[in-house]
Amino acid sequence: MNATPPPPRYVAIAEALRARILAGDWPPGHPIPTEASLMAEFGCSRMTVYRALWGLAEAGLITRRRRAGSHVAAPRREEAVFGIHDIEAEIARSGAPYRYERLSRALRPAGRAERARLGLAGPAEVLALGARHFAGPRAFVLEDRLIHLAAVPAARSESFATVPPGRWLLSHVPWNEAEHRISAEPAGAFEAAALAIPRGAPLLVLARRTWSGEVPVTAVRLCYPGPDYALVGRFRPGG
Amino acid sequence: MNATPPPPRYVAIAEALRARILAGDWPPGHPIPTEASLMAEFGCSRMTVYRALWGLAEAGLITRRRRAGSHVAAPRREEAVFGIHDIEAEIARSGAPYRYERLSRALRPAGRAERARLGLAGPAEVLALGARHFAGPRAFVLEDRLIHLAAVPAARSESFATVPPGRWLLSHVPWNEAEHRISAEPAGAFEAAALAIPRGAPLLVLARRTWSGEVPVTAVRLCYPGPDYALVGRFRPGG
DNA sequence: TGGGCGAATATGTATAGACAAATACGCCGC
DNA sequence: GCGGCGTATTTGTCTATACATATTCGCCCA
Repeated sequence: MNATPPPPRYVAIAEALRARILAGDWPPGHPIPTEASLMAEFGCSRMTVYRALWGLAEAGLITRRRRAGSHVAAPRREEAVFGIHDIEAEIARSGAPYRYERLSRALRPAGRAERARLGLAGPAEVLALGARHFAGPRAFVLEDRLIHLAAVPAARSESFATVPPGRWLLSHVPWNEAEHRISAEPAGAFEAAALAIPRGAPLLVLARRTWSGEVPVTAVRLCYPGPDYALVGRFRPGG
Repeated sequence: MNATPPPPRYVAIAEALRARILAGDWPPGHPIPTEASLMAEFGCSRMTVYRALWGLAEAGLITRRRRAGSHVAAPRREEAVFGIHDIEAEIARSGAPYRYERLSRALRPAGRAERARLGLAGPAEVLALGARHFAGPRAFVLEDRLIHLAAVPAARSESFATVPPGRWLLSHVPWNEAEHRISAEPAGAFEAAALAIPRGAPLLVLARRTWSGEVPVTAVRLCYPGPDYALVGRFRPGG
């Protein structure tokens, strides 16, 4: 019945150009019309054209250089964006009932290996946690986490008996930098027992370290049993 | 000697606000001053303030709503951006000499499984390729690829005896949508032989499908041997 | 032929002003 | 107290203009 409201003009301009690029009419390196000629073509002011082109440049579809003009960008290297949600949400999406179980909790001075894992130079106190996450009856993830107590003092008094540390940290630590590392490893004795899989079976291991500013906050190692689980990401250049 | 030129004002404003947010002075949900008051604070026009806030909103640091104003955003779910380069560049970065070896090449009508892998409904012709990539003496990746010939007719006459198909496609197919799937699987007989690892050893499997517009272009399965390889990504919210 | 320098050109930043659109808030009537 | 409605507030879009800045192009001179 009611037509959707027309998009802003700068969006319309960007879409028109994007379509021509994605259709292959303009191959990589092909010049984009100058702002002046786009003003004439679309009958609008230069700021509006500028905003359209700025968006395309930010999306990586075009490059812009003073005096040289705008050109279709060479295909970027592919980048996959994987949403790594907190585990409860991840399982909830699959429909299975979620259950969390704390396996261990220890508060201690960080050993050499633990300092390395967190990227700490000097001595520090850490909270070491082990936990399992279940999707229905199946152990879905095995979690092995260190929390740097100097960075998150409030964690000291948390038992994490029922609250998953990932969720708790997300709502208590404001902003971080994160490093992710994904690898495949054979299950050791502990992982095999905890996940009810054979020793040596492949594990998808996601190791993540996060910082708040310059201060390491937490290092977590999530083990997903074998081929049951996959990280999936979709990527659209300039999408 | 020479000081760096001062950043544009809108960058300076954005940085000032970003600093306050990242320092935790303004927790999630905290209101950002209105554009009008930021105009006064920084002594500039509304468009300049708007541009600064727009950038922060795009980066996900703040949310903006008409009448309600701007607020510090709740921590987003974590997202990892993994650069997935073409394999040659990936190995070159590690310093080892790169070698490519084509194992097989077959041009045939797509079977049922191959159509499913590419996401094709009707009949189609595909080019099936098998290849190995070496870093020094070690087999680094096993590649198993399908190319949809209707989408990339030029591939029909390519032998891919010396040119890796990934690199060739990157420079011949303009823009695509890509789907990535990362999982851990045990090595089968073929993978074990090709990569010189034991059967059942963990493989990091990266499956990628790409489209050009609506048309499937290629489906590739890259098998990395076990714990030797890891995908690493860094992520900064609003960075 | 080659190198340097100036000018033309396209983008980058910023201003002031105007109107549009969404919506939170308070007023008013019940 | 409560529900509905008008309005003020805040952001979203757009115009017209001005000047800054980077870089290419071409001219001129050696």
